[in-house]
Amino acid sequence: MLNPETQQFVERMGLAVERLGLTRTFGRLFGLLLVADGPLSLDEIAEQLHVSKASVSTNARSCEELGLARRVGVRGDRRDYYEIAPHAFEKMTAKRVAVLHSMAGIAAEGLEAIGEAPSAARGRLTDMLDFYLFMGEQVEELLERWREVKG
Amino acid sequence: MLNPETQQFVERMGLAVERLGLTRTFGRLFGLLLVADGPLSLDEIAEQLHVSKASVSTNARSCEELGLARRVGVRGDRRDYYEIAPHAFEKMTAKRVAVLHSMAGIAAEGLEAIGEAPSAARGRLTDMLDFYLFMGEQVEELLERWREVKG
DNA sequence: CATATCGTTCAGTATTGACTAAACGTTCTA
DNA sequence: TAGAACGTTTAGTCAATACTGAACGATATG
Repeated sequence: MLNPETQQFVERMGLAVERLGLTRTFGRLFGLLLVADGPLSLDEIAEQLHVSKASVSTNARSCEELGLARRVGVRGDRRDYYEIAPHAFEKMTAKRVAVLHSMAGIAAEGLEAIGEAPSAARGRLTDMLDFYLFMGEQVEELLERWREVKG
Repeated sequence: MLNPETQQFVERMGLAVERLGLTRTFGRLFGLLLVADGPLSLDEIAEQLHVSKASVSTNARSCEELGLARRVGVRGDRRDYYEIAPHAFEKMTAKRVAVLHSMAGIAAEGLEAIGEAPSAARGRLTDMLDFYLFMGEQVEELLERWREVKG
């Protein structure tokens, strides 16, 4: 059983992750794993979050696929346990970097679409391309710097 | 009338922006303004996107409130015209930086919630705090560097 | 003053998508 | 071998919400 403050933390994670485009339950699950004493089974998670085991199963697996959590085994227990994966936060923001790259790609396609004649639209799209190329590169460098310090 | 490639660009923007948590129509509107020859009226936008003027009105205004577009006047015309605002992309990513800061705040609250005793949870939350503090600061610096170069 | 034109608002609709409960296949166990 | 314990899958439900059409207020126009 979690204390009220910790439950509030889980809830805040739910809202924050929801704002990133994922679901609230997904965020709560991630938050719960963050503050858990050890790996949690699906049933334990379902009980803590008051959601069905089916939902936990789905969310936990997609959490695993995103590299945010991982399945661990417990001796003499055939249940699945989940815990936060190493470098989970880096993985999380790596997904955002992918968005930056895709935006640059879209800008490039836009430039091809509008033709080569100088125009206001061309100016805006080149701005867009430059910006997202810059950001994509630089944020990746930030992640590398982080790994050097903490990895 | 837009050529098919440009329409596809608009559609891609719709999907990309949708993945950022906003709506597809919002993204299409933003994309349309990007490739437009000049400012567009609500009716022109509605016609191009095949959506109701009511929807355009709402989306255009929220686009304006986010600083991505702005209303402009045309002489001898009492309609509202919209165009991409200066530094729209920076504004767009500034919103994402705010998320980084809020994540750091949530981590800090989580650390208070779980108590001071050393634990795996404490280790994870301090990682989270450090990471998002680092990222928040650094990405803001990136934006400043961008402004210096391009602003 | 009557009419037309705009942008906005709001009730209603439709769609999307996450969650639930139940059934299922698989693997242990007594 | 029957039954229990798991995780997964799926049909169905439900809530959230973006969009539409119509009505409205405000402003211009003749």
